[in-house]
Amino acid sequence: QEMTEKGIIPNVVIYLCLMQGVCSSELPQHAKRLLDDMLARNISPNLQAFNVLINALCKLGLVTESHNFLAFMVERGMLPNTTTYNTLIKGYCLIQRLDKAKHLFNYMSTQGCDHDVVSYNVLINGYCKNQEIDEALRLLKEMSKQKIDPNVVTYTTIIHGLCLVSKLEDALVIFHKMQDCGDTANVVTYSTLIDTLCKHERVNEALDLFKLMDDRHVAPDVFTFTSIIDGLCKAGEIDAANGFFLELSCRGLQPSVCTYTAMIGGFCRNKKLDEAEELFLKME
RNA sequence: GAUCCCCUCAGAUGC
Repeated sequence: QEMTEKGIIPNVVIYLCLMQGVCSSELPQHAKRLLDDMLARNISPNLQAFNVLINALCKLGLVTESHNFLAFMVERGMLPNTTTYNTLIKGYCLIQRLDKAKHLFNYMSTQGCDHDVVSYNVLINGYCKNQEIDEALRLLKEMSKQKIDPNVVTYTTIIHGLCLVSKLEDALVIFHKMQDCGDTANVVTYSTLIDTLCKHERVNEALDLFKLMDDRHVAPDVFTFTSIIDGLCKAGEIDAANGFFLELSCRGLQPSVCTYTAMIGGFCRNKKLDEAEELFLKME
């Protein structure tokens, strides 16, 4: 504001900085105003900066606005790329508009933007989150037909989707198949399965997988630890959970708010209020 | 100085 009062017209870099700022601070109203402002001044970002904007708006839930912005820029001669569409498809999935997501997925290829593995991953995840695992599996088959190789993200997404509909055995089958193919499971794959096993009162199997990670030299991260800690707490194994809580720091990891919340909740449910408070005070 | 990161995809707690 001070800039414009002094007659200095902000350029696209200024707008992008502000836009990133308001978006990461979750200020959708400000983002909207900035966007209108920018368009009114006829300032055009390049494609990559444009994609950053599209993504930032989507993450705020302003998906329709983001899509309108795309249409507006296309009218002015801008050519979006596959990333642009992938980002918007993800946005529609986030606001639970799978119909729109699918439509855009079909539309992009008519505009010269070929689907890539991310396009499929995003859409597959949309269906998985919506517990439409059959459609997700159909897309997995389709992508292979299109000669787009699924990657570890694809498989992990499918595994998570199967877990969400409690098809844990099917998920484990895919997990074991992955080992056979070149795509080795990574920390996210393991954490997904560990978390689901814990939630299905199969903590011992979760711990087996945790050990397997070590054997395979896949380093657990804060997510892995939080799932294990939460699982052990809910199984009433507070001491074991606390052991993992301490081990996490030994491995050079920082507990997150989720980790603390899981552990503190465990202490509380087991009437160990002193320990809960002590940990709470350590959070700062 | 180089590499990595630097536009898009997967996992954890509670509400």
